[in-house]
Amino acid sequence: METVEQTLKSSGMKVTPQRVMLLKYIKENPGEHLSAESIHEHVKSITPNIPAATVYNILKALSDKGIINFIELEGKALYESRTDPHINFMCQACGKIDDYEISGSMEPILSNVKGIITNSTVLLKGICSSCTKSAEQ
Amino acid sequence: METVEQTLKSSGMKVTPQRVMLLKYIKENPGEHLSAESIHEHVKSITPNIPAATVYNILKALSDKGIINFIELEGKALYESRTDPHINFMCQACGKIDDYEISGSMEPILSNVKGIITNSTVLLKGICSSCTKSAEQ
DNA sequence: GTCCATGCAAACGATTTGCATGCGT
DNA sequence: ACGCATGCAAATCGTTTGCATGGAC
Repeated sequence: METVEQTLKSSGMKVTPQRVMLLKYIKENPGEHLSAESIHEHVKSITPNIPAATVYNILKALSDKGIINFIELEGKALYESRTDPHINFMCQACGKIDDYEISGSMEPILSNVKGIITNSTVLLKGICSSCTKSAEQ
Repeated sequence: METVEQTLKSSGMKVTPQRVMLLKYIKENPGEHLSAESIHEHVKSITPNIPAATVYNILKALSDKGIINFIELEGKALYESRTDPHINFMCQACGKIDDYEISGSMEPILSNVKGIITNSTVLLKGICSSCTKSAEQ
């Protein structure tokens, strides 16, 4: 498995402690959809004087390079380690975001699209299975 | 074709001039992805003292009822008249958002998803066909 | 040594809040 | 008449900017 330092280097990014720390944190939390703010909060516990601007810069750079994935939800920027096409399901009852595999592939449904696709996001909203069960009682 | 007044009434919403005006404007611009702010700007030209809060309230209510569709892009709330599943393609070169039909249906790719889905959004980013052509020269 | 990344503070802008008034039912 | 919707102003909050300093290469 590639180290985060190698990942940064092979994407043409300079290797700085802040970038390493951030990318490690995101990679160590697969399945999580971390807000820029919560990431900032976390890294401040390690490097107290890291400014928001640096965190936002790094997150943007990492997602621009395709190293992490970026989605917007409820007015916030969320980042996740998973960069392959998948389904994000947000429960409107509990607020949790679950990932699901795309059954088969995205390609068939995209056959009408003209142009070059660099990123695909499938975002579902609804009531997750555990909230559905609680409501049934 | 149902009038916007009928649409509001049958969704259990009170019929007010502001709601009618807003919904009409969105319905009259199919294929457009209107920001809350641009909608506010537009209606101010008709009702100069309509506050942002009212516009935001109404847009939220309309999308909660499923009368219009809501997506988030680049930190802004966008609204469109189309509420059936379709593809939103944002060109990273010119910023335009194009709609495409989903080839076949969403359902097959969603077969892994547990829970009740109330809204599906497919959001693509890339370079649209006209920007691809301009770059080829 | 060069240039990009970081640290810092202040600004920004889209959206939201609280409350008084008005209007649809 | 009742209760939700509107008008208004101010506040909020996630994010961005400008610029000086520091560190990776």
